[in-house]
Amino acid sequence: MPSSHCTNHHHCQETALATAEAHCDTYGERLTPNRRDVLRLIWQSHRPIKAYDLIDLMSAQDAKVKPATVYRALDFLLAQGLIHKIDSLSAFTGCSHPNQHDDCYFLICHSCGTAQECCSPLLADAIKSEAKQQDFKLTRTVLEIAGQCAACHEITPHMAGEEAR
Amino acid sequence: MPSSHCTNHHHCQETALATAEAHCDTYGERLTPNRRDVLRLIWQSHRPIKAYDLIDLMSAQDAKVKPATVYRALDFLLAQGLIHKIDSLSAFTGCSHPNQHDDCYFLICHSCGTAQECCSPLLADAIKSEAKQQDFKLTRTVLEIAGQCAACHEITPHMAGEEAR
DNA sequence: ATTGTGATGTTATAATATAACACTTATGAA
DNA sequence: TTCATAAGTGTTATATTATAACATCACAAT
Repeated sequence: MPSSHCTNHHHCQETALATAEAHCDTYGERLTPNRRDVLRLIWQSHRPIKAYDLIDLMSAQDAKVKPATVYRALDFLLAQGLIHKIDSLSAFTGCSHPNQHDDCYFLICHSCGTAQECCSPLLADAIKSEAKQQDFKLTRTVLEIAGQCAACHEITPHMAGEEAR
Repeated sequence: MPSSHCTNHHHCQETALATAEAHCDTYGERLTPNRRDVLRLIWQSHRPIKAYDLIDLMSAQDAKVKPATVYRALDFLLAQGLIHKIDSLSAFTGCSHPNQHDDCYFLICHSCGTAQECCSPLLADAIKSEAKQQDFKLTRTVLEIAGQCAACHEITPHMAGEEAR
């Protein structure tokens, strides 16, 4: 696993939940049981997880959780900057640093399915500068880099085409 | 409209179709009537267009076009590098330079709905260099910058929050 | 206690995308 | 030319992702 600029997914689940609690306290938001459950499951997955996989995980044999329940929690967590949506995967992943939520990018490995959250002020500045040159007022940047992570190509250099799972 | 590094959507439809013909000839691919129709409609839209909007446009009152028909054409055009999919919009837009299809990014305006295709070797290099630092083997980069384009904020500087349409 | 807001439950449906299989057409080898 | 093959299309069905609408509930602030 490459060393990361940011804390990454191994950043333990409990820490993330504690951070989220603190964040919500600070901003007067409520981390309700539903929202907490969704956030915990997102952190329990070591790769981006899809909404309907969350629904399945939350559904016991008797009590089926409905899409709206999960999507509402996801909307809340996104609004609070506690998670990211990876558009190129239609999947969700925890945010390691809710207070500097922007300027992140993701390294998405086709082999192991992980999406490492990274920050680079240099890259963020380069992007802002490009936008400025075009006289474009930037409000959100999506940077998703797909390929193969260090761990995977070191282990299986000949299997560069392998897919996750 | 900001001046662009690349030819942009005003790059006329006929030119794009001619380029596509040439491209297919060169690579021994077939730009069938279906594929050509889809490509033409994509270029006729001056903003990224959704698959189901293409289906509607292609469906006369009698002959309804089915999703698979359009999605197959889209798959072909994507594979040939003749169009891009904008993941953050689930929409498709023409590619101005099929032979240097990668290293592009998009400036997506919330006000007018356009997505300007841009290239910046500098930015592309910065991204490659970031990936390299993490020992990540890059295969595809998605860079989608959302905000407000020059034309829109010059015309309606007070309406920065306005949505397209 | 009351009341208003935010959160949830529930049903339904919209929007996006693919699978599977039958049939047709183009192409190239015999 | 004809046949075999591969590529493309038509069609039906279904999977996947996401939202709308409305009723009810829970909480917190008066």
